[in-house]
Amino acid sequence: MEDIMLNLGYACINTELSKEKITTNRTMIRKTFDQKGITYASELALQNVKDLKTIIAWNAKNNIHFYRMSSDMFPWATEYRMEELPDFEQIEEAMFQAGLLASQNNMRLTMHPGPFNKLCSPNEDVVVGTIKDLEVHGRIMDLLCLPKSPYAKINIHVGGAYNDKPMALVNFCKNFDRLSDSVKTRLTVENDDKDSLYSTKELFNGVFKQIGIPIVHDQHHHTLCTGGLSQQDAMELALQTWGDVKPVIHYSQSRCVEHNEAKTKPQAHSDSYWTAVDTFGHDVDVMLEAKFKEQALFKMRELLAFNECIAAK
DNA sequence: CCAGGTCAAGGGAGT
DNA sequence: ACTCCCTTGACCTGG
Repeated sequence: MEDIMLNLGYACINTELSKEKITTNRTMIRKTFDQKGITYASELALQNVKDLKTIIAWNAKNNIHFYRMSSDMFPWATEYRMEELPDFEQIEEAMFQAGLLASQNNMRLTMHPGPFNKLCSPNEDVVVGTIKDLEVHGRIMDLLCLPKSPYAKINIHVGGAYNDKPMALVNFCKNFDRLSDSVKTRLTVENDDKDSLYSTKELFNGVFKQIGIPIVHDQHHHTLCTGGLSQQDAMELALQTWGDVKPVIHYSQSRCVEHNEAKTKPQAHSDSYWTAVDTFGHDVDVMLEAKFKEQALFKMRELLAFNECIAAK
C-alpha cells in the first residue's frame, strides 16, 4: 500500500514538533540584529539546523520523504558570510549530518525563497538583492550536500509584470545568467495565482523555452490564472520541462470553501483537505500547502487511500 | 507569563 | 497615500 502511495510533502513547520519548541524558524527583528549581531544569529542558526535534523528524522519515521525547508534558518543571512558565524564549524557539521540523514532516507529537500525575490525587476538594486538571497539558498543546499539539480529545487516566482510582461521575462532570463551554478542548477519557476502575473503556459514560453529551467505547476494557482489551459493540459505542459528529474506540483484547497468567510481571498490556503489531489495518472511529487501542515498531509493520505479503496472495488 | 502590536525585502491590488 | 498580502508567523514589549 505505502509504496504505491503518492510522495507527499509539507512546508517548513511541523506542528507536532513545534509544540515542543522544535523549529527551524528562529529569527529576530532588525533592531535585535543591530544590538546582538552575528553572534546571536549564529546561535539561532545552529539551533535551527540542529532541529532540522530532528524534523528530518521525524519525517522518516512517519514515512514522509518530501519536505520544504524554511528560508528563515539563517537570520539576516544576506548581511554576512556564513564563515563569519562563530559557530560555523558546528553549523557546517550539523548541516552535513542533516543532509546525510535526508539522503539515507531518500528524502527530497527543497526551498521556496520569499516573494521579495524579483529576478525580473527593472531596478538593478532589487536584482542585486535577489541574487544575494538566492545565493544564500544555494549555499544552504550545498552545505546539506544536496544534488545540484531541481531534485533539490529552489523555487521562485517570476515576481512582477510592470505593465510589460515581455520586458520582465527577458529580464528574468538575462539575470538568471548572473547566478552561480549552485542556484542555476536548482532554480525552478512557479505559476502565479492572478491573471496579472504568469500562468504555466506563459512560463513555458517565456522562461522554459529561453533558459530551460523546470516549471512547478501549482494547481490552486492555476484555477486563478489558467492562461486558457485546462488543469490537466497546464500540468502536463509543466511536466515536460523536468527532463529526468521527477516533477513537483503544488496542491492546496481554497480557504473560502472551507471557512465560508466573505473576506477570505480566493488565493488563501485551507487548513486541511477534503478532496484528494488528482495527478492525472502522472508520477509526481506533491507539495501540500495547508495550514495544518503534516496533519493535513495525514488527512490527504486518508483521502488517497479511500479513493484507492473505491477504485479497487 | 501572556496578549497585542510589530516586524527586511517588492510589487500588486484594494481602499 | 496607505494597507494588506504573499511560500511561512515569530519577535518583542509592556502589563
